[in-house]
Amino acid sequence: MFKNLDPLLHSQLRLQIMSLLISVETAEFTYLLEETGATKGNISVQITKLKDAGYIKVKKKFRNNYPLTTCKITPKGIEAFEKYVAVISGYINKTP
Amino acid sequence: MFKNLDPLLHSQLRLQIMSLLISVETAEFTYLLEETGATKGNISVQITKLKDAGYIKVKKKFRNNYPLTTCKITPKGIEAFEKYVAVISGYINKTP
DNA sequence: ATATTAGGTTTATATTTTAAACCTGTTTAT
DNA sequence: ATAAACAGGTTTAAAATATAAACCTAATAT
Repeated sequence: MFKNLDPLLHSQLRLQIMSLLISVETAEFTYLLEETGATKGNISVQITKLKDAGYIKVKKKFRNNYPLTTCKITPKGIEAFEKYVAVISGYINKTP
Repeated sequence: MFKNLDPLLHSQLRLQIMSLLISVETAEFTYLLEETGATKGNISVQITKLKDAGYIKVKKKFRNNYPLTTCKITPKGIEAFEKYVAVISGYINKTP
């Protein structure tokens, strides 16, 4: 029987964001924008969801007078991501 | 930049079904029911979608007076599944 | 002064997922 | 022989998601 895929991570854009954050450790909004190619609105929504889940920490400040949002994955987020990887591996490595 | 995940396969239940079909080669409706733990309605809908996409072939006959639906993955389905695996690997193997 | 750009957020729409209700026929119990 | 329960599904309707369009605030450029 298959284990459930964390619905928060089983989303193309949120998975992309988490994938970026897990290797980069801290990323600005515009970096996520460039790397994912998604729209600002979409990214904004997904960041909020990941933050609400405690998977990432979001910091808002100003740089050169402009707003600046930076994201950092949390231990909980790392754990969730690793678990997701383990679970989905059970779906896609069925040809041993 | 991330490649897009085939939306037809980026669905927990459809991915489960395809994962089963790729190793089993032919499966009955009730087998999918047991292995996935999903409801009949949900499975019925997803089978139809996979069939409409040409990812699986569906055969309906009778066995012991009862209707019997069997599914078989197509070459196109195998290709799509393998591509999905390759693409999502780019999401989850970012720690090389 | 006005237009454009930076950096986002909110709102609305479109799509999906999911399960409840339903359907057709069969077997079992009464 | 009739009713109740079961096999094997399909249709539907509600709920949840994803996505982009529109919007906002303030800063810079013309």
